[in-house]
Amino acid sequence: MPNIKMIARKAGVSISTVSRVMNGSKPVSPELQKRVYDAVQQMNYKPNSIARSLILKKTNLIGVVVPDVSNSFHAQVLSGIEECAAQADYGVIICNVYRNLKQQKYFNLMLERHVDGIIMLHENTTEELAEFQKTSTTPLLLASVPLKVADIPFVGIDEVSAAYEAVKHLIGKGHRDIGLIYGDCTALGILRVEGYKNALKDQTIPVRPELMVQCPCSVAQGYQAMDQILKLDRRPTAVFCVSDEMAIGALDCILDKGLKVPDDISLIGFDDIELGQVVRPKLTTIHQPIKEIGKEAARLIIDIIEKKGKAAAGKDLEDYKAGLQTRLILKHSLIERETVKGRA
Amino acid sequence: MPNIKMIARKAGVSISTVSRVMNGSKPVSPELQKRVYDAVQQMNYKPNSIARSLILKKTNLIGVVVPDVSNSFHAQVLSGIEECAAQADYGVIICNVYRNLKQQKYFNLMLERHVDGIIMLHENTTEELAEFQKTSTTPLLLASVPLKVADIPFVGIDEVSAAYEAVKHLIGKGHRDIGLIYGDCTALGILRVEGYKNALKDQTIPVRPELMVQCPCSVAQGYQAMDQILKLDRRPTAVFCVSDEMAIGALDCILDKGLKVPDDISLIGFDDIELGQVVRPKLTTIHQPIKEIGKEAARLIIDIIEKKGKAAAGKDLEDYKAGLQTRLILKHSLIERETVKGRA
DNA sequence: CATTGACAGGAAAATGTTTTCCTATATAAT
DNA sequence: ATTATATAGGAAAACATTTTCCTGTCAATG
Repeated sequence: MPNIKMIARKAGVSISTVSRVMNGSKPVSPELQKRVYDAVQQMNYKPNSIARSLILKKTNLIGVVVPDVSNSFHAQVLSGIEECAAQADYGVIICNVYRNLKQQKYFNLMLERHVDGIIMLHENTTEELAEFQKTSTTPLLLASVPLKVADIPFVGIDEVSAAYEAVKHLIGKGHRDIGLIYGDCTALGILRVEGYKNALKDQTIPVRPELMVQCPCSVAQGYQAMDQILKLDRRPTAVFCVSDEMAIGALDCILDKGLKVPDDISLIGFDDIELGQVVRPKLTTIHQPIKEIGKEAARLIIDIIEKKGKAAAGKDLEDYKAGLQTRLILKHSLIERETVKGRA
Repeated sequence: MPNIKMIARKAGVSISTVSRVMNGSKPVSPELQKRVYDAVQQMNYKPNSIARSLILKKTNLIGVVVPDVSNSFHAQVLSGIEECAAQADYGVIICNVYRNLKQQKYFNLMLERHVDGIIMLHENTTEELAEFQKTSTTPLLLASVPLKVADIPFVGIDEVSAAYEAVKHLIGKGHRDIGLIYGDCTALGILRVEGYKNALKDQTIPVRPELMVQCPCSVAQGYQAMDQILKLDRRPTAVFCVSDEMAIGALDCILDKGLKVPDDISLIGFDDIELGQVVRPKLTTIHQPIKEIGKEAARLIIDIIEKKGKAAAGKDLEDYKAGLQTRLILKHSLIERETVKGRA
């Protein structure tokens, strides 16, 4: 591997000149430029990124903290992040969160690797996030983790409205007894539940707690939750599941009991993951632009990183701070497939 | 951020001593050790990994080149890699291959980031791989890409035998007219096809080319391929799809035509991705230990990296070279679910 | 008692860059 | 013609480490 010294010697110039030609950081005469370029070409020289990182204090790396890469949703966000990052010449380094991994741990892991920014796909407490934001200078962004923490930018959808829309769709189809299978994090346990309740209230339909079942977000748990709902005396005619995975489990359960979807029970999911199109009947759901969320998250954090880089001047600093307050809300949409049916 | 100099000053020792205490690279008196540890504790000092990388020529980073992170199979392998790597204090940096990305490109990308090793989940030509292996000193490993290239270690399953077993299962159930939907890479286009042919030949069943349809590996394309097969005059009673995704598409197609699985046509897939358990009827398939492949791949390449690190001595060099010839074949298994039925 | 060896610990080189600081030359202005 | 200024380009410092090389102390051995 050639280094800058060897190029300098070969081109008959100083190290500084080679650096200047490579970065265009100061004008160099055409004559010397050519000599440098030739040497670079001949020896196939690439500046050592580690040495650059050391002195520039910039790794061109963004860290992604994700609860589980093998989860379809997260994998898609990740793919969006990677695509956008790669275009901007940033690398993506991942950190899977395991249940046992202490909160502070992965932050440190990322910081020790000196990533230029962190994208969070994993839910933390607001205190912890605020604490991090205060003590660290590394930009942080929440993607599809709808926590409102001051000065932490966010990219995702309007969870409450989207859930509202899902339930409104069921109501519009004539359903009045609408069950809910919900989860335990902010989006799945609070916001989408809020949307559900709002929709019912707007139509003066009473909220019946026995129709609301909480469970962890997985196919298997969705099955269990639906099993519980089906044991009810006054069984709902439709169920809103706050994630497609839960919905697919619920669907499985209903079919196993010999009931029909949507004839006996209508079902609506949330997220629009691939599985939903494959399952029979095909799942009606709320579409989130999953990959897009990843792309926008990457775009935004890179923007923030680069603004921060030159944020000494007044104007730039303002730009930078504005970035921190960004809440990028992407559009969701209802996708009607085969699991919802009108009711007389 | 404190640096080693500040620790040295605070502890009243030299920089060298701090380094020695941190790394245990040379004995230091208990007295000084304590002073250093105290200073480290108080200032919460973490050695700068970039500076270490620069001098040690080791980044503790492994690069993963993957065709598509959002693909369930790859995401699962990745999760295995990450888990094992994290335990060994390695970071994982991903490089998604886009159709337009030239072959040499992502190798360079990884090399420029000075990863300590590369795990390939993406198929290359053997020439390109051999070329890379010759010119580069960075360890390379193929995970679930069953190419036999000299001195490039491999982790995966025995593709031919596994496919053989799938088809033998169909034959065992009485099927004689067995279709094949196959792909275009080595595993999906050559080895699993070989297994299919071998199984037929062993039972002296003629191989009928019109029953073999090639298509890219996706649900949608599997649908198309099956559509083609269903138009045949003498339609097969069973079809082997070399991937679950294709099988799920094929299943969709059959059901859309008003036919029943497995009553009219039996179906067997390959890989055992999550979708297969969710689809109805549930997919009979060949199980690959997907996450395990990732874990073992990471374990092996880290092993090779560390052996290479001290491969000056004779014994160690031999160990290192032995690592390069490793072919780790993990066990597959047949999973009987609901898409294969016996035939009188 | 003198010499050797072991050993703790410090100074400085080395890793490969970028950038500041300085010098010499050429151009413009007086 | 002389001074001021701009500018190209080189030397060296800086980034945060590890490690080599060296020094001084102490114990052991002849």
